[in-house]
Amino acid sequence: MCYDVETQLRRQLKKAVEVGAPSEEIDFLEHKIKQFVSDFGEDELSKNEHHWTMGFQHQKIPVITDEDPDNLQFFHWGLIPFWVKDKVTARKIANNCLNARSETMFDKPSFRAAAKERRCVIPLSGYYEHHWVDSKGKNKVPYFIKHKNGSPLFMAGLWETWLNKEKGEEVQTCTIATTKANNSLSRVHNRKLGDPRMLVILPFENVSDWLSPIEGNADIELLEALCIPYPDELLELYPVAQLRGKLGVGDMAQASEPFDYGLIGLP
DNA sequence: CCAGACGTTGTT
DNA sequence: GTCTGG
DNA sequence: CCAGACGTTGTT
DNA sequence: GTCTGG
Repeated sequence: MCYDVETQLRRQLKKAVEVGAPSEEIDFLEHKIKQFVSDFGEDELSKNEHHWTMGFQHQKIPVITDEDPDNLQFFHWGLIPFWVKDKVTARKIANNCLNARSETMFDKPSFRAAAKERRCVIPLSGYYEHHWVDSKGKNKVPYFIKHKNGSPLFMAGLWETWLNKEKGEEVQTCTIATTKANNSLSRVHNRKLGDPRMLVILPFENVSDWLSPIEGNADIELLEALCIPYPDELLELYPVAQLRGKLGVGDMAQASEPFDYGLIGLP
């Protein structure tokens, strides 16, 4: 259920500076944020900043595409393949394409064109996963997953442009790649046997590789080699207050602050 | 042929 | 009408 | 967000 | 757009 994210770019930039991230990493965000504000205004940036947004809302999240790697853009979360004909199908597919399995993204009709030609990175301050307190998942505790030192997380993503023919509008969408979960994320996902997943986090030094054009199968293998579980020791996970519903804190800074449920045995 | 799917996630 | 699962 | 469910029974 | 199941 990799369906909830924290996208605050200003916060990411602040943290990157605080922890003394490499200057290329700071510039990568700083320059793009500046450029975006200069092009579209501060209000447009704030409007797209989210402490919490859930995939099914299909709000816009920040992307840096292979096509325009110098600029920051905001695309709707939930990929709509170019061949979708109508709005109803688009919504249905977007709901199911919030994530793309990296192991199969070059084969699946919904993803293969984007995997080859339209990759992006999605900078996040962190994302959320729901831990099941009981065996039925009646009670869930959301966890926030962030870099241990607070640095931005660069997620591997794919993007598409879809033409809404009824409206005559182009809609730009994106999805976040997943891979096998590492140990700590498997523990947060405490369900029965199966195939626990996590989002693909790219070390900053691999971001440019992810955004580079590919020539053939050898290059596809290089991309696949980037889609591996992020090391446990570089991540920090902790429970946060309920995100959704009446009792949820929703799109507030509080969403990613630690919350004590007073429950023993939580991972 | 041709309608229907095309996907993910610990499948409540 | 209201809750829930995806 | 929004489509779909909304229930019971001694056992699908 | 392209593949698959009937």
